[in-house]
Amino acid sequence: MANLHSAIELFPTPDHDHHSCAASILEAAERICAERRVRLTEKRRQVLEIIAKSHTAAGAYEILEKMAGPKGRPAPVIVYRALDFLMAQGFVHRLASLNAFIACANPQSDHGSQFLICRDCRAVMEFSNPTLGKAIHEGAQAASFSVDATMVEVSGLCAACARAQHE
Amino acid sequence: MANLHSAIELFPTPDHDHHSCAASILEAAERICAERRVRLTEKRRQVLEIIAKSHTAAGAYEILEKMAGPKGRPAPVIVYRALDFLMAQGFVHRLASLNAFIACANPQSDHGSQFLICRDCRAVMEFSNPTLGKAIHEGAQAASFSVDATMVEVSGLCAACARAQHE
DNA sequence: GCAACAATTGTTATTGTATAACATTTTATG
DNA sequence: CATAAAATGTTATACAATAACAATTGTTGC
Repeated sequence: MANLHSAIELFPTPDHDHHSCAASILEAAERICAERRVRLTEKRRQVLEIIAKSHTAAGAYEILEKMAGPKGRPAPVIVYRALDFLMAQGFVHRLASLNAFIACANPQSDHGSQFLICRDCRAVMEFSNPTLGKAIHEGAQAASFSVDATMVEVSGLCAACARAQHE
Repeated sequence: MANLHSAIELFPTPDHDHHSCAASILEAAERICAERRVRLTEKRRQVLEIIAKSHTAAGAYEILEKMAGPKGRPAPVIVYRALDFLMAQGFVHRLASLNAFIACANPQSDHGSQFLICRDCRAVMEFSNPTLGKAIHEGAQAASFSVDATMVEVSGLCAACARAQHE
């Protein structure tokens, strides 16, 4: 998760080392699950790994395809149950505007979900702007509305794709 | 659309006169369509009316049910095409987190979509907080991200439902 | 009016997203 | 090791959205 000032450096570029971030995500998940005494079972681990390794948001059926073994792919409910667990633990976020899922870059801290989503390359940057969070909570409070969850999804063009379009 | 300071008054209460807001929404839509020289055809009008009369966000198939005549309900594509038109004209917003649709309270002004959604009664309040919009744009700019559309959907409990739960 | 074209609607089929209900297996606990 | 809880397997279905093409309706210029 990036704060806004370093955002420009942190938007995932096509060539960054995604394998190592996937590894650290899995490691962190294992540690946190041990702490919380919940089980990161094989299926759950498998789903998290697929999502973490993906450069872009992954749809549930895309994940299913990648889970396919010699006997074909598992039933959809398998992946949805794993996703439910992973989301409950904060390891994965759901992007409502894409019906897709991405690994959380910072699963420790409980935070609102705020995303920049490139419509071209589908890269996703999670960010956390305190001003934004505060504005939402103030707005809710003014309406006597008690907030459970906030969804902020901004779609547009990432810098790399914008450059590519101008060529 | 409410600004934040008057939000508390404007969150739709269970007993407000929704019929009259539906009427004024339809009237406005007719006027705007005439101005723009686009056609508010029977199907489109019908879909808008159903959405406008609904106290809560309406799913596409819920709308279909309400469109059903003696010959059964129309094909899904009918309602989706009407929704495409109504969204293009700014009369209806889509709530990504619910896969549902609500009438826009202020179709004139072009604005980002910001919603408070009660998880209990499914009432929806559209609001517009300039601070929030600004924070999003600043964040995007810091990431050299050019924004097409922003979605802010806050789910929680509205004041009425919160009161009801404490009883 | 009417030919030509554009916009809208109708029809059928299909793809994608997600959950329900219930059976079976695996894991934790006394 | 018996039992309960958690997780997975299986089958079926509901809900969401679009594709492809045909038929109809509306608009425009002649």
